[in-house]
Amino acid sequence: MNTTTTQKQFFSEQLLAWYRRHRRDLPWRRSRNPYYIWISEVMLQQTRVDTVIPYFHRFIERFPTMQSLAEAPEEEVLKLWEGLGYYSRARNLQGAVREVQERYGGTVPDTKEEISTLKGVGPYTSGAILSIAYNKPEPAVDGNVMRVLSRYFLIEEDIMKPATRSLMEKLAKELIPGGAAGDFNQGLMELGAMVCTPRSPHCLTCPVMEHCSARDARMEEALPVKKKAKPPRPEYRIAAIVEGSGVHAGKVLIRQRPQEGLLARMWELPHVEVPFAYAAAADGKDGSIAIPPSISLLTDRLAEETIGVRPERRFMRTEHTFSHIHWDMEVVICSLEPSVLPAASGMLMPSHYEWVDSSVMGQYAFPNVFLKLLNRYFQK
DNA sequence: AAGTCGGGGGG
DNA sequence: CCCCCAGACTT
Repeated sequence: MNTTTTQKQFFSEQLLAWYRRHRRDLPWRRSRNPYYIWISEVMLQQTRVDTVIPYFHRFIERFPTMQSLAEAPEEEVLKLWEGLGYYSRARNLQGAVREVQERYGGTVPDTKEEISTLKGVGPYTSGAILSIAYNKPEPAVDGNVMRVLSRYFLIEEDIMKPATRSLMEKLAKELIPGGAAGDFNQGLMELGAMVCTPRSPHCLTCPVMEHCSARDARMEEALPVKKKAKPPRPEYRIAAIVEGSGVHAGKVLIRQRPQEGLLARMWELPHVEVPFAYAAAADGKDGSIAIPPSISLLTDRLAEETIGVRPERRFMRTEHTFSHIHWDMEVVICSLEPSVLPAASGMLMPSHYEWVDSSVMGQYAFPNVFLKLLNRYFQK
Protein backbone atom coordinates (compact mmCIF):
# COMPACT_ATOMS: atom_id res chain seq x y z
CA MET A 1 0.00 0.00 0.00
CA ASN A 2 1.50 3.28 -1.12
CA THR A 3 -0.96 5.96 -0.19
CA THR A 4 -0.66 9.53 -1.26
CA THR A 5 -2.18 12.51 0.47
CA THR A 6 -4.12 13.49 -2.63
CA GLN A 7 -5.66 10.03 -2.83
CA LYS A 8 -6.91 10.35 0.73
CA GLN A 9 -8.17 13.90 0.35
CA PHE A 10 -9.94 13.04 -2.87
CA PHE A 11 -11.63 10.11 -1.18
CA SER A 12 -12.82 12.08 1.84
CA GLU A 13 -14.19 14.99 -0.15
CA GLN A 14 -15.83 13.02 -2.93
CA LEU A 15 -17.36 10.42 -0.66
CA LEU A 16 -18.89 13.04 1.64
CA ALA A 17 -20.35 14.97 -1.28
CA TRP A 18 -21.66 11.76 -2.84
CA TYR A 19 -23.33 10.66 0.38
CA ARG A 20 -25.09 13.96 0.86
CA ARG A 21 -26.59 13.65 -2.60
CA HIS A 22 -27.39 9.94 -2.60
CA ARG A 23 -28.19 8.93 0.98
CA ARG A 24 -31.17 6.64 1.33
CA ASP A 25 -34.07 7.80 3.44
CA LEU A 26 -33.86 5.24 6.25
CA PRO A 27 -35.99 5.36 9.39
CA TRP A 28 -33.05 5.84 11.77
CA ARG A 29 -31.70 8.66 9.64
CA ARG A 30 -34.71 10.83 10.42
CA SER A 31 -33.52 11.57 13.92
CA ARG A 32 -30.29 11.98 15.82
CA ASN A 33 -31.68 10.59 19.02
CA PRO A 34 -28.73 8.55 20.36
CA TYR A 35 -31.14 5.90 21.67
CA TYR A 36 -32.70 5.37 18.24
CA ILE A 37 -29.29 5.35 16.56
CA TRP A 38 -28.16 2.81 19.13
CA ILE A 39 -31.13 0.49 18.51
CA SER A 40 -30.61 0.65 14.76
CA GLU A 41 -26.88 -0.07 15.01
CA VAL A 42 -27.44 -3.11 17.21
CA MET A 43 -30.16 -4.45 14.93
CA LEU A 44 -27.93 -3.89 11.92
CA GLN A 45 -25.11 -6.03 13.32
CA GLN A 46 -24.81 -8.88 10.81
CA THR A 47 -28.27 -8.02 9.51
CA ARG A 48 -29.46 -6.34 6.32
CA VAL A 49 -31.15 -2.96 6.17
CA ASP A 50 -34.31 -4.33 4.56
CA THR A 51 -34.67 -6.94 7.28
CA VAL A 52 -34.19 -4.41 10.07
CA ILE A 53 -36.64 -1.71 8.96
CA PRO A 54 -39.89 -3.34 10.16
CA TYR A 55 -38.25 -4.48 13.41
CA PHE A 56 -36.96 -0.97 14.05
CA HIS A 57 -40.43 0.55 13.59
CA ARG A 58 -42.10 -1.96 15.91
CA PHE A 59 -39.37 -1.60 18.51
CA ILE A 60 -39.41 2.19 18.86
CA GLU A 61 -43.20 2.20 18.77
CA ARG A 62 -43.32 -0.14 21.75
CA PHE A 63 -40.22 1.29 23.48
CA PRO A 64 -40.07 4.97 22.46
CA THR A 65 -37.82 5.91 25.38
CA MET A 66 -34.95 4.30 27.22
CA GLN A 67 -37.09 4.32 30.34
CA SER A 68 -39.81 2.29 28.63
CA LEU A 69 -37.25 -0.27 27.49
CA ALA A 70 -35.55 -0.38 30.87
CA GLU A 71 -38.84 -1.11 32.60
CA ALA A 72 -40.10 -3.73 30.14
CA PRO A 73 -40.14 -7.46 30.91
CA GLU A 74 -37.38 -9.28 29.06
CA GLU A 75 -39.82 -11.64 27.34
CA GLU A 76 -41.45 -8.74 25.61
CA VAL A 77 -38.12 -7.46 24.30
CA LEU A 78 -37.27 -10.95 23.10
CA LYS A 79 -40.65 -11.24 21.37
CA LEU A 80 -40.01 -8.03 19.43
CA TRP A 81 -36.63 -9.46 18.42
CA GLU A 82 -38.20 -12.75 17.29
CA GLY A 83 -36.81 -13.77 13.91
CA LEU A 84 -33.93 -11.29 13.90
CA GLY A 85 -31.43 -13.75 15.34
CA TYR A 86 -28.45 -13.23 17.67
CA TYR A 87 -30.85 -12.83 20.56
CA SER A 88 -28.14 -11.86 23.03
CA ARG A 89 -28.15 -8.52 21.19
CA ALA A 90 -31.62 -7.85 22.58
CA ARG A 91 -30.74 -8.86 26.11
CA ASN A 92 -27.49 -6.90 26.04
CA LEU A 93 -29.29 -3.84 24.67
CA GLN A 94 -31.87 -3.85 27.42
CA GLY A 95 -29.21 -4.45 30.07
CA ALA A 96 -27.07 -1.62 28.70
CA VAL A 97 -30.05 0.75 28.55
CA ARG A 98 -30.76 -0.02 32.20
CA GLU A 99 -27.11 0.74 32.89
CA VAL A 100 -27.42 4.11 31.13
CA GLN A 101 -30.51 4.90 33.19
CA GLU A 102 -28.80 4.10 36.46
CA ARG A 103 -25.20 5.12 35.94
CA TYR A 104 -25.46 7.91 33.38
CA GLY A 105 -28.73 9.52 34.39
CA GLY A 106 -30.50 8.47 31.20
CA THR A 107 -28.03 10.06 28.76
CA VAL A 108 -26.13 7.84 26.32
CA PRO A 109 -22.42 8.48 27.03
CA ASP A 110 -20.57 10.50 24.39
CA THR A 111 -17.03 9.24 24.98
CA LYS A 112 -15.38 6.14 23.54
CA GLU A 113 -14.23 5.00 26.99
CA GLU A 114 -17.64 5.19 28.63
CA ILE A 115 -19.83 3.96 25.79
CA SER A 116 -17.54 0.99 25.18
CA THR A 117 -18.24 -0.33 28.67
CA LEU A 118 -21.87 -0.98 27.72
CA LYS A 119 -22.86 -4.57 26.97
CA GLY A 120 -23.07 -5.29 23.26
CA VAL A 121 -21.36 -2.04 22.28
CA GLY A 122 -18.11 -3.03 20.59
CA PRO A 123 -15.64 -1.12 18.43
CA TYR A 124 -18.01 -0.71 15.49
CA THR A 125 -21.17 0.21 17.39
CA SER A 126 -19.41 2.67 19.70
CA GLY A 127 -17.91 4.48 16.73
CA ALA A 128 -21.22 4.48 14.88
CA ILE A 129 -23.17 5.97 17.79
CA LEU A 130 -20.50 8.55 18.61
CA SER A 131 -20.15 9.71 15.01
CA ILE A 132 -23.78 9.55 13.87
CA ALA A 133 -25.50 10.79 17.03
CA TYR A 134 -22.79 13.10 18.38
CA ASN A 135 -20.71 13.81 15.25
CA LYS A 136 -17.55 12.77 17.09
CA PRO A 137 -14.59 11.92 14.83
CA GLU A 138 -14.51 8.20 15.65
CA PRO A 139 -14.22 5.47 13.00
CA ALA A 140 -17.04 2.95 12.52
CA VAL A 141 -15.49 0.01 10.71
CA ASP A 142 -17.84 -2.74 9.62
CA GLY A 143 -17.73 -5.23 6.77
CA ASN A 144 -18.74 -2.60 4.23
CA VAL A 145 -16.02 -0.21 5.32
CA MET A 146 -13.32 -2.87 5.24
CA ARG A 147 -14.37 -3.85 1.73
CA VAL A 148 -14.33 -0.26 0.48
CA LEU A 149 -11.00 0.60 2.10
CA SER A 150 -9.33 -2.66 1.10
CA ARG A 151 -10.21 -1.92 -2.51
CA TYR A 152 -9.56 1.80 -2.67
CA PHE A 153 -6.20 1.48 -0.92
CA LEU A 154 -5.43 -2.03 -2.21
CA ILE A 155 -5.02 -3.62 1.21
CA GLU A 156 -4.44 -7.34 0.80
CA GLU A 157 -4.36 -8.35 4.46
CA ASP A 158 -6.96 -10.84 5.66
CA ILE A 159 -9.83 -8.70 6.98
CA MET A 160 -10.73 -11.42 9.48
CA LYS A 161 -7.53 -10.70 11.44
CA PRO A 162 -7.80 -8.26 14.35
CA ALA A 163 -4.58 -6.56 13.22
CA THR A 164 -6.19 -5.72 9.88
CA ARG A 165 -9.19 -4.28 11.63
CA SER A 166 -6.94 -2.03 13.69
CA LEU A 167 -5.23 -0.87 10.54
CA MET A 168 -8.60 -0.10 8.98
CA GLU A 169 -9.76 1.84 12.03
CA LYS A 170 -6.61 3.95 11.99
CA LEU A 171 -7.04 4.65 8.30
CA ALA A 172 -10.78 5.33 8.58
CA LYS A 173 -10.18 7.82 11.37
CA GLU A 174 -7.62 9.73 9.33
CA LEU A 175 -10.08 10.05 6.47
CA ILE A 176 -12.88 11.70 8.47
CA PRO A 177 -13.39 15.27 7.19
CA GLY A 178 -13.54 17.95 9.89
CA GLY A 179 -16.99 18.33 11.40
CA ALA A 180 -18.57 15.65 9.22
CA ALA A 181 -17.89 12.37 11.00
CA GLY A 182 -21.48 11.16 10.97
CA ASP A 183 -22.12 11.77 7.31
CA PHE A 184 -18.71 10.48 6.27
CA ASN A 185 -19.00 7.24 8.22
CA GLN A 186 -22.48 6.62 6.90
CA GLY A 187 -21.25 7.47 3.41
CA LEU A 188 -18.53 4.84 3.71
CA MET A 189 -21.12 2.22 4.60
CA GLU A 190 -23.59 3.48 2.04
CA LEU A 191 -20.97 3.17 -0.69
CA GLY A 192 -20.22 -0.38 0.38
CA ALA A 193 -23.91 -1.28 0.40
CA MET A 194 -24.96 0.39 -2.84
CA VAL A 195 -21.88 0.69 -5.10
CA CYS A 196 -18.79 -1.12 -3.82
CA THR A 197 -20.72 -4.37 -3.42
CA PRO A 198 -19.11 -7.74 -2.58
CA ARG A 199 -19.50 -9.04 -6.12
CA SER A 200 -19.82 -7.10 -9.34
CA PRO A 201 -19.07 -3.68 -7.84
CA HIS A 202 -20.64 -0.80 -9.75
CA CYS A 203 -17.38 0.99 -10.39
CA LEU A 204 -18.71 3.12 -13.23
CA THR A 205 -21.01 4.96 -10.84
CA CYS A 206 -18.50 5.15 -8.00
CA PRO A 207 -17.56 8.68 -6.88
CA VAL A 208 -13.98 7.64 -6.09
CA MET A 209 -13.18 5.25 -8.96
CA GLU A 210 -10.69 7.73 -10.40
CA HIS A 211 -8.18 7.04 -7.62
CA CYS A 212 -9.20 3.51 -6.64
CA SER A 213 -6.08 1.36 -6.43
CA ALA A 214 -7.96 -1.91 -6.82
CA ARG A 215 -9.64 -0.61 -9.96
CA ASP A 216 -6.27 0.37 -11.39
CA ALA A 217 -4.88 -3.08 -10.61
CA ARG A 218 -8.03 -4.88 -11.79
CA MET A 219 -8.25 -6.31 -8.30
CA GLU A 220 -11.68 -5.04 -7.30
CA GLU A 221 -13.28 -8.48 -7.58
CA ALA A 222 -10.45 -10.15 -5.66
CA LEU A 223 -10.70 -7.90 -2.62
CA PRO A 224 -11.17 -7.98 0.26
CA VAL A 225 -9.09 -11.03 1.18
CA LYS A 226 -10.99 -13.09 3.71
CA LYS A 227 -10.26 -16.53 5.04
CA LYS A 228 -13.13 -18.94 4.50
CA ALA A 229 -15.24 -19.86 7.52
CA LYS A 230 -15.51 -23.45 8.68
CA PRO A 231 -18.65 -25.20 7.48
CA PRO A 232 -21.35 -25.76 10.13
CA ARG A 233 -21.21 -29.11 11.90
CA PRO A 234 -24.22 -31.37 11.31
CA GLU A 235 -26.58 -32.25 14.13
CA TYR A 236 -29.53 -34.63 13.95
CA ARG A 237 -32.61 -34.00 16.04
CA ILE A 238 -36.06 -35.41 16.58
CA ALA A 239 -38.87 -33.17 17.80
CA ALA A 240 -42.39 -33.79 19.06
CA ILE A 241 -45.62 -32.00 18.39
CA VAL A 242 -47.49 -33.22 21.46
CA GLU A 243 -51.21 -32.72 20.94
CA GLY A 244 -53.19 -31.85 24.04
CA SER A 245 -56.49 -33.38 25.05
CA GLY A 246 -59.25 -32.47 27.45
CA VAL A 247 -58.76 -28.89 28.63
CA HIS A 248 -55.71 -28.71 26.35
CA ALA A 249 -57.43 -29.95 23.22
CA GLY A 250 -56.28 -28.09 20.15
CA LYS A 251 -53.05 -27.04 21.82
CA VAL A 252 -49.48 -28.34 21.59
CA LEU A 253 -46.68 -28.54 24.10
CA ILE A 254 -43.79 -26.08 24.01
CA ARG A 255 -40.88 -25.57 26.35
CA GLN A 256 -38.43 -22.81 27.17
CA ARG A 257 -34.74 -23.23 26.41
CA PRO A 258 -32.05 -22.82 29.08
CA GLN A 259 -30.84 -19.43 30.32
CA GLU A 260 -27.54 -19.61 28.45
CA GLY A 261 -26.27 -20.78 25.10
CA LEU A 262 -27.90 -21.17 21.71
CA LEU A 263 -31.31 -19.50 21.47
CA ALA A 264 -31.19 -18.80 25.19
CA ARG A 265 -34.60 -18.44 26.85
CA MET A 266 -36.49 -18.85 23.56
CA TRP A 267 -39.41 -21.28 23.29
CA GLU A 268 -39.32 -24.43 21.18
CA LEU A 269 -40.88 -27.78 20.44
CA PRO A 270 -39.56 -30.47 22.78
CA HIS A 271 -36.77 -32.32 21.00
CA VAL A 272 -33.56 -34.26 21.55
CA GLU A 273 -30.34 -34.61 19.67
CA VAL A 274 -29.94 -37.94 17.91
CA PRO A 275 -26.44 -39.46 17.93
CA PHE A 276 -24.92 -39.62 14.49
CA ALA A 277 -24.87 -43.39 14.68
CA TYR A 278 -28.67 -43.40 14.93
CA ALA A 279 -29.04 -40.97 12.09
CA ALA A 280 -26.64 -42.91 9.93
CA ALA A 281 -28.60 -46.08 10.66
CA ALA A 282 -31.29 -44.77 8.36
CA ASP A 283 -32.00 -46.85 5.31
CA GLY A 284 -32.49 -43.78 3.15
CA LYS A 285 -29.74 -42.78 0.81
CA ASP A 286 -30.09 -39.15 1.79
CA GLY A 287 -28.90 -39.70 5.36
CA SER A 288 -32.32 -39.08 6.80
CA ILE A 289 -32.97 -39.80 10.44
CA ALA A 290 -34.19 -43.26 11.36
CA ILE A 291 -37.32 -42.48 13.33
CA PRO A 292 -37.18 -45.76 15.19
CA PRO A 293 -35.11 -46.07 17.33
CA SER A 294 -34.60 -42.29 17.59
CA ILE A 295 -38.13 -41.71 18.75
CA SER A 296 -37.53 -43.58 21.98
CA LEU A 297 -34.80 -41.10 22.89
CA LEU A 298 -37.47 -38.42 22.71
CA THR A 299 -40.25 -40.26 24.54
CA ASP A 300 -37.83 -41.35 27.26
CA ARG A 301 -36.65 -37.80 27.79
CA LEU A 302 -40.20 -36.50 28.06
CA ALA A 303 -41.11 -39.30 30.44
CA GLU A 304 -38.29 -38.16 32.71
CA GLU A 305 -40.04 -34.81 32.82
CA THR A 306 -43.33 -36.56 33.78
CA ILE A 307 -44.74 -36.18 30.27
CA GLY A 308 -45.91 -39.45 28.78
CA VAL A 309 -46.38 -39.37 25.02
CA ARG A 310 -47.16 -41.84 22.27
CA PRO A 311 -45.90 -41.28 18.71
CA GLU A 312 -48.80 -41.14 16.26
CA ARG A 313 -47.43 -40.14 12.85
CA ARG A 314 -44.58 -38.38 11.10
CA PHE A 315 -45.21 -34.68 10.49
CA MET A 316 -42.25 -33.50 8.42
CA ARG A 317 -38.52 -33.26 8.13
CA THR A 318 -36.86 -29.87 8.21
CA GLU A 319 -33.36 -28.48 7.99
CA HIS A 320 -32.07 -25.28 9.51
CA THR A 321 -28.61 -23.75 9.35
CA PHE A 322 -27.18 -21.56 12.09
CA SER A 323 -23.75 -19.95 11.79
CA HIS A 324 -21.91 -22.95 13.16
CA ILE A 325 -24.49 -25.76 13.33
CA HIS A 326 -26.72 -27.42 10.76
CA TRP A 327 -29.86 -29.03 12.16
CA ASP A 328 -31.51 -31.90 10.35
CA MET A 329 -34.72 -32.48 12.27
CA GLU A 330 -37.52 -35.00 12.05
CA VAL A 331 -40.84 -33.90 13.56
CA VAL A 332 -43.29 -36.47 14.91
CA ILE A 333 -46.84 -35.84 16.07
CA CYS A 334 -47.58 -37.46 19.43
CA SER A 335 -50.59 -37.88 21.66
CA LEU A 336 -50.57 -37.69 25.42
CA GLU A 337 -50.36 -41.04 27.14
CA PRO A 338 -52.00 -40.50 30.52
CA SER A 339 -51.10 -43.98 31.72
CA VAL A 340 -47.44 -43.00 31.64
CA LEU A 341 -48.13 -39.93 33.70
CA PRO A 342 -47.34 -40.71 37.34
CA ALA A 343 -50.54 -39.06 38.50
CA ALA A 344 -52.42 -38.06 35.43
CA SER A 345 -54.64 -35.77 37.39
CA GLY A 346 -52.42 -34.07 39.91
CA MET A 347 -48.84 -34.22 38.65
CA LEU A 348 -47.69 -30.88 37.34
CA MET A 349 -45.49 -30.49 34.32
CA PRO A 350 -42.19 -28.70 34.88
CA SER A 351 -42.74 -24.96 34.76
CA HIS A 352 -40.71 -24.49 31.60
CA TYR A 353 -43.43 -26.30 29.63
CA GLU A 354 -46.62 -24.63 28.37
CA TRP A 355 -49.61 -25.48 26.18
CA VAL A 356 -50.22 -23.14 23.25
CA ASP A 357 -52.40 -22.70 20.21
CA SER A 358 -52.00 -20.07 17.50
CA SER A 359 -53.96 -17.52 19.51
CA VAL A 360 -51.51 -17.43 22.43
CA MET A 361 -48.28 -18.11 20.54
CA GLY A 362 -47.82 -14.34 20.39
CA GLN A 363 -46.91 -14.34 24.05
CA TYR A 364 -43.85 -16.52 23.50
CA ALA A 365 -40.71 -15.79 21.49
CA PHE A 366 -39.75 -18.60 19.11
CA PRO A 367 -36.70 -18.98 16.88
CA ASN A 368 -37.69 -19.14 13.24
CA VAL A 369 -37.06 -22.85 12.86
CA PHE A 370 -39.86 -23.60 15.35
CA LEU A 371 -42.03 -20.65 14.41
CA LYS A 372 -42.28 -22.02 10.88
CA LEU A 373 -43.10 -25.51 12.12
CA LEU A 374 -45.82 -24.28 14.46
CA ASN A 375 -47.35 -22.01 11.86
CA ARG A 376 -47.44 -24.89 9.40
CA TYR A 377 -49.02 -27.15 11.99
CA PHE A 378 -51.69 -24.58 12.82
CA GLN A 379 -51.98 -23.84 9.07
CA LYS A 380 -51.38 -20.15 9.31
C1' DA B 1 -6.83 -16.88 17.33
C1' DA B 2 -10.77 -19.64 17.35
C1' DG B 3 -15.38 -20.67 18.72
C1' DT B 4 -20.18 -19.11 19.84
C1' DC B 5 -24.22 -16.81 18.50
C1' DG B 6 -29.38 -16.48 13.73
C1' DG B 7 -31.25 -15.72 9.77
C1' DG B 8 -32.04 -14.26 5.15
C1' DG B 9 -30.98 -12.46 0.45
C1' DG B 10 -28.45 -12.44 -3.84
C1' DG B 11 -25.61 -14.15 -7.56
C1' DC C 1 -25.24 -23.81 -3.59
C1' DC C 2 -22.13 -20.47 -1.61
C1' DC C 3 -21.13 -16.08 0.26
C1' DC C 4 -22.10 -12.24 2.76
C1' DC C 5 -24.16 -9.11 5.84
C1' DA C 6 -24.05 -1.58 9.80
C1' DG C 7 -20.26 -7.61 15.12
C1' DA C 8 -19.68 -8.76 20.02
C1' DC C 9 -18.34 -11.82 23.45
C1' DT C 10 -15.95 -15.76 25.46
C1' DT C 11 -12.19 -18.84 25.94
